Amino acid sequence: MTTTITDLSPQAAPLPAAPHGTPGRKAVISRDDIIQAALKLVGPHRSVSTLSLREVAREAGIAPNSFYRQFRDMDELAVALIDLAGRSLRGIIGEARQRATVDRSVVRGSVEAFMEQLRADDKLLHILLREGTVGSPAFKAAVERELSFFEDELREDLIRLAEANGTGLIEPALTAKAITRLVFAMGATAMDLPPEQDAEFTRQLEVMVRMIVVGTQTLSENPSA
Amino acid sequence: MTTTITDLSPQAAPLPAAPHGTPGRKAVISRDDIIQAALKLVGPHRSVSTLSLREVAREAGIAPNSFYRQFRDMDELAVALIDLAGRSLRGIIGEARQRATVDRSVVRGSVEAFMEQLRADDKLLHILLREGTVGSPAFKAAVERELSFFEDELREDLIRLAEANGTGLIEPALTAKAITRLVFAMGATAMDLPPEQDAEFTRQLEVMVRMIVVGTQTLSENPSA
DNA sequence: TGTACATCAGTGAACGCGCGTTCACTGATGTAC
DNA sequence: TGTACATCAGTGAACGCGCGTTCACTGATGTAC
Repeated sequence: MTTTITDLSPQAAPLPAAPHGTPGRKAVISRDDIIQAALKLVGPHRSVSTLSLREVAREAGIAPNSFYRQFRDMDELAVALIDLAGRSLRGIIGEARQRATVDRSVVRGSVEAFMEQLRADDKLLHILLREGTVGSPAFKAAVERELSFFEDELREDLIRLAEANGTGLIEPALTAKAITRLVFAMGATAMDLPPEQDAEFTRQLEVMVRMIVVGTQTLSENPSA
Repeated sequence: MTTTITDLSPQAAPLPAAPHGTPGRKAVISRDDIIQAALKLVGPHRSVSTLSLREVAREAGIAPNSFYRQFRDMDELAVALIDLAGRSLRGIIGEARQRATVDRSVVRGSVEAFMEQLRADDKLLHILLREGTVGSPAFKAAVERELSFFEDELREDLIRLAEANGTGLIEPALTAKAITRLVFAMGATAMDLPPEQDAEFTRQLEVMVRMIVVGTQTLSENPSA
């Protein structure tokens, strides 16, 4: 029925599909049109919180006030972007995790998947990495929510891993949180890194995560300094 | 000679000290006047990168264009703020470290000093914690520079600690970096925390840091998974 | 100590700009007959 | 199938605002005599 392009901005209209070129009037505006326009503007050197409503509207090819038909304000758009980013990245890391279970190490697999995505210049990932500390309360809360999803999944993994290997594990939730926060903080700085340092950076990040994992194992056997 | 109030905004002028109240003209404007004004505006919910030149000038009680006599632009002011923040916090942590050497644990001492400062609502600390991921290149570079100072000092401490205790230590620089980044990332989220969760948060942060320290020790003895 | 004068720190007014938001509109979409 | 009509998604114009930056000024500071 509809021509089914659902993800990209120049969207086919339901029935008459921009009929005989009435200029100055967009046939149908979807939330996704606006989200895609915002994503085009965001990048390693441009954060969501600096986007203006008019700028996004311009990029989407719509009148500034048409924005209001889809979102209450820029804050609502920002939250939508963060939710989207979180869902996307969780999917990617989830796959990496499953690959890792049959393959080598969960740590290595996940860190590599994370870095691959970072290298791929994924706009959604950029958003999650950088926007956590600025912006409105709603904004920060949305990022916190996504991070805690990661932590939950990672915690389950750590528990499973510990049981499988017969190793100990103190405070799995805390361990998961430490790893998540460290990886995201490091990832944020990695965005500005020249590409030739990527390999070394990945190695460093892996060692860091391993320190935490090994630390929690050791502490579970011998809770001293 | 001069009346020596050097840190606060309503500054005594060198000789005639705002003579007979000429209104509308400030006797002398110093860089510090402007820095102090900016600090008044910054807080847990207001980041440096959202300050406007006119806003800072208003707070400092000067004409907007007088700003230019002291700073080229807001970017230069932001970098000055970050340098100041870094110097201040390093001083505080440095003291905590020395206390800790004679006292108990370096980890505990430093984490506690950090959290004390955070609780004290130190504007300078807020800046360092949150501004690292947004703002201009010069801005980010300034934060990176301050963080790397911390890492250097911490690395020296870790080496000294390992020698004193006879414990191992792989990649001290990496260990220091992991701790620094984790603590700062966690600290950024702690600013928005209700005060009654401070104690629990401090405990968690301490455990996290200890995981890393213990992890690097264990890995130095047995570099496996 | 007084006086004339150069310097330049601080100023008020004005500029053009992009912003968020509002308003009444218009014309395409879909429905009732 | 064709026509009349209600709905409402998208619009262009306009608003008032705060912004960064410029300009020519003025009057206090400090110096030379």
